[in-house]
Amino acid sequence: MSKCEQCIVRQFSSLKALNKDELLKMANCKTSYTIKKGQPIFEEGDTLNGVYCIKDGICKLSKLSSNGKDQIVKLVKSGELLGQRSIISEEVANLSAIALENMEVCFIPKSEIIGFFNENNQFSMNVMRTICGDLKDADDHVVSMGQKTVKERLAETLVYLHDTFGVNKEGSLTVQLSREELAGMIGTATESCIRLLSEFNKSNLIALDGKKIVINDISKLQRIAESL
Amino acid sequence: MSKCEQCIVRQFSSLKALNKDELLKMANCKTSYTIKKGQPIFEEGDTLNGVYCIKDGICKLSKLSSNGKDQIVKLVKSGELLGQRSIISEEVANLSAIALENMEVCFIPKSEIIGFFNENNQFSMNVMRTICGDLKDADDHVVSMGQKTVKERLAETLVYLHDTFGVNKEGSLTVQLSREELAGMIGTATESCIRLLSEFNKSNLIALDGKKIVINDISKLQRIAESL
DNA sequence: CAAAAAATATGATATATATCATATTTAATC
DNA sequence: GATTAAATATGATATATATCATATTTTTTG
Repeated sequence: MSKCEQCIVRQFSSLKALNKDELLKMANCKTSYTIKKGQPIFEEGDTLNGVYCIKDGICKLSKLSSNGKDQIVKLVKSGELLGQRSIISEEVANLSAIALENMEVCFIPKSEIIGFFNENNQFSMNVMRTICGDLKDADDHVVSMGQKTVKERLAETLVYLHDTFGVNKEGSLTVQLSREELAGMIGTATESCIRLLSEFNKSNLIALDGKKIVINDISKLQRIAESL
Repeated sequence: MSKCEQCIVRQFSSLKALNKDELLKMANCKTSYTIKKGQPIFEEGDTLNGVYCIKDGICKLSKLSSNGKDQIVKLVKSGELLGQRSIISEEVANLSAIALENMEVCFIPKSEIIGFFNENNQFSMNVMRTICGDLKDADDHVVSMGQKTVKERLAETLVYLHDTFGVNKEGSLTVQLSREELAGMIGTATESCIRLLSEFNKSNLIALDGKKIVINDISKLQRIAESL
C-alpha cells in the first residue's frame, strides 16, 4: 500500500488540507485501482460509497440523454476528486465517469471522507470551493449551449482542451477524443462535428492527423468562440 | 427591524439550522429591501458583500452571452439564498439576479455568514447540499441544452414552471415570463419560442391568454420533453 | 384618452444542423 | 496478415431554427 503522504497529485485536490495523521489514516483505508481506457469508474445511478481520487489519467463525466445520445458534461484530470457531490447530497451518481485513457485511481471510503469533513474545516472549505467552481463552470456551460452555434462551441471546446490539458511533444492535443466524443461534448451530431473540423482544417486553424489535432491559431479560434 | 426568528421563509433555506442566538444576531445586522419588477438585486461582475435571502417574489439568474442575448440559467423563489457561491469562491457574481415580480429580500453581510459557517456545522452542511443540488440541476441543464430540440426544451420548461412554481386561481402559470424571457430560458430566438407556443396552443397542450399560459396536458408535454 | 412604444404574432426566407447514404481510412480480431 | 468491424470523411437531402419583414395587439407614457 503506497503512502498518501508521498502522492504528488494530493497537492492539487481538496486533500491538500489533510495533516500527517489524517493522511496516514487515509493511506490505511484507501484502495488503489487501475482502470483501462473505455472502462467506467462508476455509472449514473450507481450508489457511491466513497470518493475517487484520480492519480493518473483523464476521464469523462457524461450522461445519457433521452434521445439515446451521451452528453459529456465535464472532463476530469489527475488531482481531482470524483463523487463528492453524490456523497454530500446522499444521492446516487448523476453522471457516469468513463476513462479516456488508462487510469490510476484511489478509492477513499465515505466514512473516512465524512470524518475529514467534520474534523478538518480547511478540507471542507476546499471541497466547497471546488464544488462552487464546478457550479460556475456548469452555469457558463449552459450559457454556451443555449446561445452559441455549433461552430462556436467547437472552437470553444478546442481552446478549452488546449488550455486545460495541453499538448504533447508533437504539438497535438493531449486528450484524444473520438469524433463522437467531441460531438458529445459540443452537443451536436458526429457528422456535423467532423464537417466543422474539416472546415477548421481547411482554413488552417487546426491540423488533423487521424485522431491527433494540432491547434494552429488559438487566438482566431478564441475569437470564433466569442462570436467575434 | 423585523425578527428573523418569525420569518417563515427561513424554514426553507439553509438558515433553518440557525439557533435563537444566531437568529437574533442576524436580525440585528440584516437589511431589508424591496425590489421592483425588472430591477436587479445584483448584476454579473458585481462584488457581493453578503448573501440575499428572498422573502417574497421570484427572480431570474441570467448571464449575457457574447452574442448579446441573455441566457436565463435559473429561477429562484422565496426561501432561497442568493450569492452564496460568490461569497464562498471569493469571486464577483457570475450571474445577474433580476426581479420577475416585486420582491422583498434581506441582505445578510458576508462577515455574518462566514461566522455561521465556521461555528454552525449544520448550516454549512445545508449550504453545501444546496450548492450540490444546484450543480446537479446545472449538469442536467447542460444535457438538455446539448441533446434536446427547442420544442422538447420548451415542453420541459413549461412542465418545470408548472411543477416548481404552480398555478394561480385561474389555472395559469404563476410565473409570468415575457416571450423573450421564455426564449432566454430555452436558448432560442424569441420568434421560435412564440411559434412553438402557438403550435402547442393549436394542439391544445396549452392555452394562451396574453402573458397567461394554462397547461392543459402536462403528461403529453412531459412526453414531448422526454423525446417520446 | 390619444399617441407612442413595446410585445406578440405570423409569413417568407435564409441558414445551420441533422439525417441518410456511401466511400474511405483506421483499428480490431481471428 | 487477411478479414471484419469500427471510425472518419464527404455528399445529398431534409428539417429545424434563425433572421428579416410586417401586422396586430398590448402596454406605457404624456
